[in-house]
Amino acid sequence: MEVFINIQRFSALTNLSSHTIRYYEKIGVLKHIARNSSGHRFFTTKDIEWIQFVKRLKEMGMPLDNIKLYADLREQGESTAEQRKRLLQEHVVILEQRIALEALHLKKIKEKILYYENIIDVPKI
Amino acid sequence: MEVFINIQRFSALTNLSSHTIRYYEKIGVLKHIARNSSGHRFFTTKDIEWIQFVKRLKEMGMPLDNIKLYADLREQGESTAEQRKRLLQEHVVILEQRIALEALHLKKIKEKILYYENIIDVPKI
DNA sequence: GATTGACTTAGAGTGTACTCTAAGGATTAA
DNA sequence: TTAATCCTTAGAGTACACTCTAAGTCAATC
Repeated sequence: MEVFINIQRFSALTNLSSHTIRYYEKIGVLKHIARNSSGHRFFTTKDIEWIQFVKRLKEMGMPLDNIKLYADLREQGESTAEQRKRLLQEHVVILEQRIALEALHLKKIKEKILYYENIIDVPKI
Repeated sequence: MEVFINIQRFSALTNLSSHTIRYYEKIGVLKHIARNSSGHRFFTTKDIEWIQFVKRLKEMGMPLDNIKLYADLREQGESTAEQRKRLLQEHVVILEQRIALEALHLKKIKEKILYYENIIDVPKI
């Protein structure tokens, strides 16, 4: 007995609204989604794996344009592996810089909170 | 001799466009900006300190609505210090969670890059 | 005194990423 | 079998944070 993943179940499994799922297909982030005889989408475990990866890229702050580019490359097969790797490497650098900046901001804002607790003198910014 | 900071200089000093500066004043993130006799804005070092702090909050991912709320509280004086402190504390929690999530994503994506380098087996997501 | 250029305002337009609506067809429960 | 609830599409609307435009004022230079 085959497990049939319709858009509703896919939505529940991925925590994305069905609107968003259709939108991702429209812009090419989701590709080759199968349809049943009445034109309804059905999803596979491959689709779930892919969308989990898409969500990771999104949460890393990668814009949908770049995710779409990655999806396009993936569609073209093994020959684009090097390009995809480079896309990821570029984003790793961006994310490492962002984390470093956020850590600095965190430190400064914690100092400001100490000021509010009258423990240290007023920091300007 | 007084140093006169017009919108142009303020823009250069803060790395914000003059459009953005006017916008921040319009929505209440910048308050009580002084004007000269012909109605042109002039800024003080206090304004620079404040906008640097605003930029920090923004880079921490705080939405302008919240920054505006902080600005409103600040305008009301010392009695709101506790509330402002709480706003910052809440955002510290959010940022700590984000940094933790980003660190996890970074780890996973680096594993994926190792896969592209044929060093480890294929990770799904 | 004319031109250049920086300033003012209100308000329109843009990009990103959804989010929702309308109109209609298919499936399921009462 | 009829009503409710799914699904489909194209396309409109929303939220956020700018970003730009138009029309006009004002000061400084040629």
